[in-house]
Amino acid sequence: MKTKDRIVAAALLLFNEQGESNVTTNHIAAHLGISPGNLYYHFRNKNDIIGRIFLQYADHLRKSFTPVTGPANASSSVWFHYLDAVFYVMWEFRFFYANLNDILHRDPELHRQYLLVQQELAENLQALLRELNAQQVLVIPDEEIAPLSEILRMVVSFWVSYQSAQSLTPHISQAVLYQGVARVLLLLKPYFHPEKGLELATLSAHYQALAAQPSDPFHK
Amino acid sequence: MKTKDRIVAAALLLFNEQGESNVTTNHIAAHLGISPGNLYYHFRNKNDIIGRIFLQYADHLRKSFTPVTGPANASSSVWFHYLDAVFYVMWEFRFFYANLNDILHRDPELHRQYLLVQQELAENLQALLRELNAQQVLVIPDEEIAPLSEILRMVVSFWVSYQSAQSLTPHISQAVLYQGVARVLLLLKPYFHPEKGLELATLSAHYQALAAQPSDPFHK
DNA sequence: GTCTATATGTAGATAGAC
DNA sequence: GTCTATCTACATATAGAC
Repeated sequence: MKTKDRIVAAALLLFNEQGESNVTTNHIAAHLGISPGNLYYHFRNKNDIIGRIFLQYADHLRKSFTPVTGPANASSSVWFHYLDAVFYVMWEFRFFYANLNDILHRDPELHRQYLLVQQELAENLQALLRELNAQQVLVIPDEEIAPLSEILRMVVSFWVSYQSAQSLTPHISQAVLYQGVARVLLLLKPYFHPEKGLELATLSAHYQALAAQPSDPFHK
Repeated sequence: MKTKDRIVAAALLLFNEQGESNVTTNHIAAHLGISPGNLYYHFRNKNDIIGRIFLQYADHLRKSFTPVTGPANASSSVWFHYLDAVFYVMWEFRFFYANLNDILHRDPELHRQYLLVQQELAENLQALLRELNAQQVLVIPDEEIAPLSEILRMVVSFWVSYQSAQSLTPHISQAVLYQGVARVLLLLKPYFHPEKGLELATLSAHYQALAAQPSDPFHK
């Protein structure tokens, strides 16, 4: 593995474990057993490293939330796919969500990219909701699609921050993120087609069980 | 006005206008035309100043969200009271919401107070929802009262942050905060008693109009 | 109570040798 | 590519005079 990639991987690890603002470029270098000067040979600055991580983040969002049309969406497995992807992105990039505004406002170029990705995501999410409406899985009034999709994105984007504010220790467990996933389902609950109550119950039970579980220290 | 109070007032003003992290103790002193040393005569440190502002915040929350029982809640004016209070707290202390985790995690004592206030607020909000249930204004399943109240608090607490992330300029307008109030109503919409549709429509129209309005530069 | 001057601490970043 | 040494910049906080 190239030094450059090792730096990105170490940065992501340390940022997630200790919080982005508590991890300096010196810490990253020390963790890898290289010098600060070497780190600055590979990256212009700390934002440059974060920018690399952001590309992974954007990539994941694009791959996981590209909407698929057709009856596939009527199946329950599609829900697991999307909700697991929500969990994954919250977990894998929790440092980013925990510090979103700091990170964005100190780097206008990154902020621009973020807004583009969010715009795409908003469109994909609305398309998905419309598709689920068409499949009679959900029943959402047309004019509520946009604001509802915005609230869903908002809850996912700030669930990590919210949970961090709720606890004296900054540590974020997988369980509290699954709680966030369960809340997303709760937000959609009033809009589920009456005949899909059983499916919703199954989904809810699944994520609520994960939310109740003590955090797995051997997560990948 | 005592110097100590002038410092608190200036700090709140500058924090809200420029963001807490962009305003140093030196800036506050300069704004008042006093020396940094003088500021530190009145306050032990910056957190100490923020702690004073927090007392105003907590006071407002306690006064505005103490639940009233009885048929008063069936009236539509009670909605305006609570929703206006939501707007006021978001606006008046927007610097705090914009930087919540930074501020809390750098001052454990403040964080403890925050959690106490939030706990109270959560209880008051749940009592209020139960009361509105009893008055047949809302129809919320018992087991959803707690999670719904949590989502409402979460959306209010992070609406400022969310809006800040959505814009390249950190400036927060009154209109976007009224949008947040409108979203709170949207979250409650599925739970409104079918016969209260007209009342909901009136409320929504009111806050959506304020949300659409260009920001008033002469706000009090 | 208020001032001037200065100390402390630290993160981010660079220069130049190897 | 990597190292050591160092610099800059700045916010927080303090000392001691008035």
